[in-house]
Amino acid sequence: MAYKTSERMAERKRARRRRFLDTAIAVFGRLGYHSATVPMIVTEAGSSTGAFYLYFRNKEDVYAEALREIGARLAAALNVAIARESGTAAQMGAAVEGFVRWLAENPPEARMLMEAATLGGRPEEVRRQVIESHVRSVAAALEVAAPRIDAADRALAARCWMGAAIEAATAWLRMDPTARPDAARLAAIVKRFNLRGVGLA
Amino acid sequence: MAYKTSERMAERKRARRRRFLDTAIAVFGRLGYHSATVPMIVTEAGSSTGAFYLYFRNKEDVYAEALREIGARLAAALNVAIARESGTAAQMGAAVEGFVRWLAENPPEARMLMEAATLGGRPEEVRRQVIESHVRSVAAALEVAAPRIDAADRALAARCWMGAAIEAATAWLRMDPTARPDAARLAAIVKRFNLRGVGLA
Amino acid sequence: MAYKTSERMAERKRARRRRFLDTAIAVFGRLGYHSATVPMIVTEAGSSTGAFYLYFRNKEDVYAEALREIGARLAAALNVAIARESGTAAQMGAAVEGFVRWLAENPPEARMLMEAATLGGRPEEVRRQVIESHVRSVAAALEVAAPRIDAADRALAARCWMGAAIEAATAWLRMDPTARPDAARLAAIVKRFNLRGVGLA
Amino acid sequence: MAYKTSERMAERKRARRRRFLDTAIAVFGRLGYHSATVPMIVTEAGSSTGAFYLYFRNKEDVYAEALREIGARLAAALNVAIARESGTAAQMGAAVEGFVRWLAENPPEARMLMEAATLGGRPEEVRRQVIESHVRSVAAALEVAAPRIDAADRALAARCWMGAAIEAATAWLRMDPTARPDAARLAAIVKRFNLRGVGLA
DNA sequence: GATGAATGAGGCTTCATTCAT
DNA sequence: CATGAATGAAGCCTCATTCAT
Repeated sequence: MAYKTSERMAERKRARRRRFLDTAIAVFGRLGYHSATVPMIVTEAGSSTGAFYLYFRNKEDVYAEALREIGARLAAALNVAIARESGTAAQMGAAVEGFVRWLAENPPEARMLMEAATLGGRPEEVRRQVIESHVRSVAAALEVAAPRIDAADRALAARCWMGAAIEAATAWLRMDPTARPDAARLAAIVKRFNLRGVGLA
Repeated sequence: MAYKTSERMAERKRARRRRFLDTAIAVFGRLGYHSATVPMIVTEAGSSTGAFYLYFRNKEDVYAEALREIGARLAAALNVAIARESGTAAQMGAAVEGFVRWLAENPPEARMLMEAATLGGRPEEVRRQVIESHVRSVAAALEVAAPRIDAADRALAARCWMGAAIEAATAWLRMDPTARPDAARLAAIVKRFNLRGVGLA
Repeated sequence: MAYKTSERMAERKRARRRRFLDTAIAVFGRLGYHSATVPMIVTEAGSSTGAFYLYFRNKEDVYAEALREIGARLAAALNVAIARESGTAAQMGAAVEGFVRWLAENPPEARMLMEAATLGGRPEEVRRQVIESHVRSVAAALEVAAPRIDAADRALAARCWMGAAIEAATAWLRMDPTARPDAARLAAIVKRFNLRGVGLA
Repeated sequence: MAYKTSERMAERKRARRRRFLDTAIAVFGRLGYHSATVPMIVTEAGSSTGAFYLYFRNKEDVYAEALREIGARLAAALNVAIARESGTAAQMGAAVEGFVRWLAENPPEARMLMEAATLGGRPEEVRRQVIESHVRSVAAALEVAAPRIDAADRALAARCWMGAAIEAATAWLRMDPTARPDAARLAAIVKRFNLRGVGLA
């Protein structure tokens, strides 16, 4: 019985934490790190300040955790997209497209990914990890596709790849929804730019 | 005599304002918009709170004005770089290189250019103007180099171009200065990526 | 148990708010709206800045709320005084006397009632409501006592009635306490002036 | 020549001072003491901060001087009105009417007269003087009209008289201009109230 | 005499975090 | 475990007044 009880409690804890994280993404993604307040997240999550500090050390901490969660979701989405293709070039293409489409469909997440670049502290740290994990994928793929390039150069080329995708997606999100190209077109443009950029198209 | 006096005063006012702007770039570029405080800028500029508000409406306003100044300096630097070359492709190459080197040599400016993307209000507005002015140059060049591409597509491709440069430069600035490639190498990598990206190399 | 707890809390909140209001009346009544500061009220109430803004939107808001409280206390005092008499004229007399004595015995309240007339915003609005509620009582009584007078005229006559009382009480409060007539005498003078003013004595 | 020059200068000084005073009445009367700023008055007067402090010790000082000026203008207006009548009662009636009409026609002045009651310092002092000078006229008239009343009582009755007029006029000024009685009616109501109040009608 | 740029003290307000209930 | 009232440090900004030109 005690076992079942604590199992249920653990379950609840996870659910509650996840609820906080979802709300945090929504609020931070809507207002940005500094304009968002802990009370806002707490209220929108239907919980209490006390409970919040039971799950997170502080505001910076939720932000970082939310970012980590974003990284996980993004990775999952990309893995699905990549798995559908075979061959390095095709997979790289699927990766860009998947990345851009995911950003286009998840504006709050996209905003946090952009904002965290200059937030300092753990958020910036986590952003670097998330970005770098993708940069590594790209760099690894580049190693196969263009083995002559120096490793350091590959890392920077991979950065270009990420930067192109994030900036284009962000700009697209800021455009008038009735007047912009659709998400598929956006993805196609970025895909071509990036594949050509690394010499694959 | 009154003429000379007011001429001198106008001169001083311009100098003072410029001093505020320089200091603001340094402080915002070092600490970011939110961690930087007006008193910090005032002290570092060797002036007073009152004087500050004589030249700027508020904190957001200096940030926006500093950003505009950054845009002007960047444009000046790029014009010089471009003027040395002839032919669209060569000029576009010079533009990327110039852009990246300028960012690499001006870390505070680079940081502000990145940060302002998610600041909202006038800062974000000014950033958009600055970026878009360069986007337009690139898009215009693309019109010559690759006339078949659709105008809307060109604008997004130009965004990729900017994003690649800013993200790569930012990442490079965060790297250990003793272990990273030099600025020239960085510029070369981004140049190749971008020119290839638009089908020019 | 949860019931008892929240009941106690609600009780405390009410007490705390009331404490702020009492202190605010004391401080505003002593120094006036502009010289009084929020820290002063907070300190004198034995609380903290944060708590203050938990109960009131801002400085103007406490002032307005304090004024509303004053209106309620004044109304209560007058109702008691009026209830002791019967007949319109006797009740009107009791109302003036009660009003003037209450002002004489509550200098901070009297000052706020005078000051709020030119404060603008919500304070002025609340003052108008408070004054007008008494003006209405007087006007209603006048309707019985002097039915021939036009309604609009009655409202202005009631204003004269209030103005006479407030100015006389304020002037009396400013006089040297050892050399002025006592409060009862003051009340009698104003009572005679006002009753005669409306043709009842 | 020197004589003429300094005479002209003295003339100019007087004109300039008067201009400051007029503007001060306009600005203070529109915004109130605390919302009005010295720069506002200076700008609206078409002069400079430095000049301002050449004519007045500080902000409080202009306010007090402006109030003194208001007192003088009011006295002049009342003297004209009174001089047209003969007999104590008729003159007292003319005085109330003249007072109320003057307030109705000079809203900024009316507001300052009300506001200064709780401003403290020299402004409050000057207001007392202005009011008391009229109170004395009324009290003196009362001495003739109702000699049995005690002097102290007369002073307070005179205060009622002033208070009734100021509050009624202020309330009238706050009313919707298209829906309120005209100024003559207002004056008639207050006149009757006050004359009856002191037993003269 | 006149100008207006410069000063800086001090007020209001927000919000991350703690802790008694 | 959960709650949410309370804390108080710290930042932005205004404006009366001075003084170099």
